[in-house]
Amino acid sequence: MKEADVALICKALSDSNRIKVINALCGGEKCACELLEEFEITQPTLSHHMKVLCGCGLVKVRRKGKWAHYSLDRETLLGFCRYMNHLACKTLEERGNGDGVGCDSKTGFGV
Amino acid sequence: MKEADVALICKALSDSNRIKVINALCGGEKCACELLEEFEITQPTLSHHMKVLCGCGLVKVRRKGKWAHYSLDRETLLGFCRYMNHLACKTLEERGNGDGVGCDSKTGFGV
DNA sequence: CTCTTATATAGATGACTATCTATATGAGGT
DNA sequence: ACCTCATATAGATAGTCATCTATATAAGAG
Repeated sequence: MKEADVALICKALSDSNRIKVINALCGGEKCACELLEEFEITQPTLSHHMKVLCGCGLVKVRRKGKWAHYSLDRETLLGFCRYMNHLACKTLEERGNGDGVGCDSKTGFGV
Repeated sequence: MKEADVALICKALSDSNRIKVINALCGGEKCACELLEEFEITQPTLSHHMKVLCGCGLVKVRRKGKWAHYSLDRETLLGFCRYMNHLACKTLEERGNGDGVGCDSKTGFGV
């Protein structure tokens, strides 16, 4: 993943409504009308946000009839995590990190 | 780390110049004038970007005489990684993830 | 074909942002 | 005190963005 991709993803996540959408999609696919019920925004505004999230690759859309079913794109999300984890690890490695522990125990997640 | 903090960090990282700054600081502390040499922006613009990065907690500043020494705030960066890793893992857990492997082998980083 | 439902697009508006030039602050050096 | 260097702040400007209302598209139902 390149720097420009990361910037695009971060720009998409720079709106708290869109972060909420990502959280809402963690549990699995949801259609636009389901998402709309969870937010206090109008339908066109949600549509705009979903376009941004799809545009950076974080969200996929599956269209079936009238419905648009949105879900997280796991690969993009993991790629983004890898980039960020790499930054955090580089920071650890090139400094002292004198406590003798690796990255794992720092984040608390085995990702 | 709360949703609003994540949005603030993402907003800070939504500019590719600022992502470059974060990358430049991975190797350790740098003063503003060192950073300035690596970018094609004016000094006030860099000052603005550093203020944004400090404002979200990703970067710390240590002032000594005339100089401002900037470095990454490891805790904030790791906290952000944890949040993102958690999202990615939740996505894995609540879907099938039928290949029998954990998050570790997905990201390739032990963070 | 007509009506309803789900979603997208157009256009407007107010807020925010990246960048610049010009200037201020503040620390050392002579 | 004066000059220089490193950095910050002020103010302007052009561009971007989140949100809305109004309207369009497109798919099913009757």
